[in-house]
Amino acid sequence: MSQVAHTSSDEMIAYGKGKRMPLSLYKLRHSLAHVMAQAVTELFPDAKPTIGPPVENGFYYDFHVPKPFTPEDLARIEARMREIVNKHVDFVRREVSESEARELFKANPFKLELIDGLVQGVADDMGDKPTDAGQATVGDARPAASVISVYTHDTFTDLCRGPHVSNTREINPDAFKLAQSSGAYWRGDERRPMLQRIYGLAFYTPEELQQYLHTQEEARKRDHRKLGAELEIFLFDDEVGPGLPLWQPNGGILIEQLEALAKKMEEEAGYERVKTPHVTKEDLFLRSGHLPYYAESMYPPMTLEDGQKYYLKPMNCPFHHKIYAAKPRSYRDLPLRLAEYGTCYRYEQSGELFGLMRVRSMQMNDAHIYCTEEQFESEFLGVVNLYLKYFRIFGIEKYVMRLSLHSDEGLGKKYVDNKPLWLKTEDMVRRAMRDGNVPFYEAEDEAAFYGPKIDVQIFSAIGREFTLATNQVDFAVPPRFNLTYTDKDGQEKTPLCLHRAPLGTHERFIGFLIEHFAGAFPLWLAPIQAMLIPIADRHLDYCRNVERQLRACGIRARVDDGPDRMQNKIRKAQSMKIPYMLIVGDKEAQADAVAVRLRTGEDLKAMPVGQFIARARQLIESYALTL
RNA sequence: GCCCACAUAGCUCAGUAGGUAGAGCACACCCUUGGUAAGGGUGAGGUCACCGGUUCGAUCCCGGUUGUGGGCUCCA
Repeated sequence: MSQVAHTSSDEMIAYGKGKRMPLSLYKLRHSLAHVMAQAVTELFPDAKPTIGPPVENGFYYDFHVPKPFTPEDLARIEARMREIVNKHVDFVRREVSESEARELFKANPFKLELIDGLVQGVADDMGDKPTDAGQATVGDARPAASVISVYTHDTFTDLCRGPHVSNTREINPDAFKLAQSSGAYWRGDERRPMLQRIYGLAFYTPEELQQYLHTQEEARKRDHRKLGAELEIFLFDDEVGPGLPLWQPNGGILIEQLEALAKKMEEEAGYERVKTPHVTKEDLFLRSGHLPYYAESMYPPMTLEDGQKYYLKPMNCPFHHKIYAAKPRSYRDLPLRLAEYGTCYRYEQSGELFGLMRVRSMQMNDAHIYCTEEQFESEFLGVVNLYLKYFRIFGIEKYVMRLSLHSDEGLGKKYVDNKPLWLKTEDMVRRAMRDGNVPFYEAEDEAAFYGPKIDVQIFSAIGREFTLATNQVDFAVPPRFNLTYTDKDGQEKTPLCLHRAPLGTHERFIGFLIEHFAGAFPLWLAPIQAMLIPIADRHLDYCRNVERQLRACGIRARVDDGPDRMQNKIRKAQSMKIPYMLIVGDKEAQADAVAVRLRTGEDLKAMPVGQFIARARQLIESYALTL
């Protein structure tokens, strides 16, 4: 079949979960995956290819091999791939019968399983390939009588839906690179065999590849794990345990500032603050339903002498429900909004821990709103608007709101088994978001066990996706706690509950903020806001005097009284990303002034101390992003 | 939890065909008192992650443990 080169009229093709890339790039990457499979099977005759789709920035292929690949193996494979590409071989598509396909791949049980899938008309799951018609596969259910096709290039034939480049001359041999190998479960199922996945990077041109590598390097510089250590914000200690961060004084300031902000915003929005314990009896989580649905994410229980089991809390909701239930509630009490920066513990799998972004102890910007069904929409939108207010303060522009829905397969397993209520509440959320004109997309099988939610998705510096904040509907748990209110008509009714955490957890939110600001926090958040730098030691007393004045006005100031020269003190303050460096010499000391240097390098020259204080306070109080 | 890699001074990293280690920065002290991103000198600091094994001898080779990183699975 004659094929297209990289045309400008490139259509976009879907891959992965709702992602898209140009068709020509897709073909390029997909073809490289086949070339890699050829190279691997030549060099490692025992290797059985399984699936190998294009992905963001490149491609991968999973192999069943007796021994994992070493970095040296990757180098050999990459070299062999380059030879194959340079042979300028054609990619040829052929349709085959089921029996011929089975004969071709009889030595490869993985391919045979894929053929089974094709024959049964189940999604073949070869990794998000286009259908024969060339459109995107979004989900499941392909027609039963699927065509089975194979692609051959050079000496290698693979079961594949295509499409591919027509000839490897369309691939620039210097625009790809094997990145890493790792383990991956067959079909993503941890009960099935572990395969070895090789990731490759692939672009149209070597320049794009270099650009990508350069961007990655830059991203690593703002990685919160690196900056968090350099800026002395948090640390992990082997004797404390994995996923249990220790906040240094600078981190403590960030936390206190965020809590102060939350408190202010929540007071304005009609929340009341509560406090609840970190441990609780098993009974509470049995009632809430966490134990069946959530047990594997909880730390194992502590058993007391009387046999009573206590758990560390993974969530705050059941405690808040108890506070709701403490007395009879009237419709006049609703909506009732209970807020708490609660500390929760989740036993995340060890391999999942990731700096501050995924930890085992976390402080959550939690609140539960109990309301009637009529109040639901305005309460839900109120929360969404609170998010947006926060995001404006932080200058967060790159985020996506995701409506996370249940999946039918998960009902009774991951999700409370009540489909009509799922559909109803999902629709309530959808309507609220549309009425509020808030853009969002929908994702199946991402809900909480008790209801649908709106998640705010962000990306870490190195590109990993996380839920930063969440706003969840809970239709399942209030009845379990027998939560009720007396309505106007005197009837007892069950309230709806909204769980919300606009600032997520301190851990993830601060991890995100570190990367978002590359460590250069806005003034109101900066752990040290102003560093006083004397030009000579004789200015130290004056510095200390100014420091006292600034602190008295609520400005976090310090004096650098170390042995360095002024230049080096500036350099150190700069590398700690301290917003203001206040340089003081004879002139300033005499004029009751400070010479203000910004961390941007801008020099504001000398100004009276009072003027500096006024400026800083105004910027702090307005949560300004400028200095 | 699974696969692989890595673990040397507070940090960034050298190093040894197996003979108990080194630099820069940071830190301490001395000289210098300097006007907007590194002044000079001296010094202290390491059970080479931990536990075993091989060896006359292990930081180095082997096994295990712990931790971290990249993925897989999973979530704020």
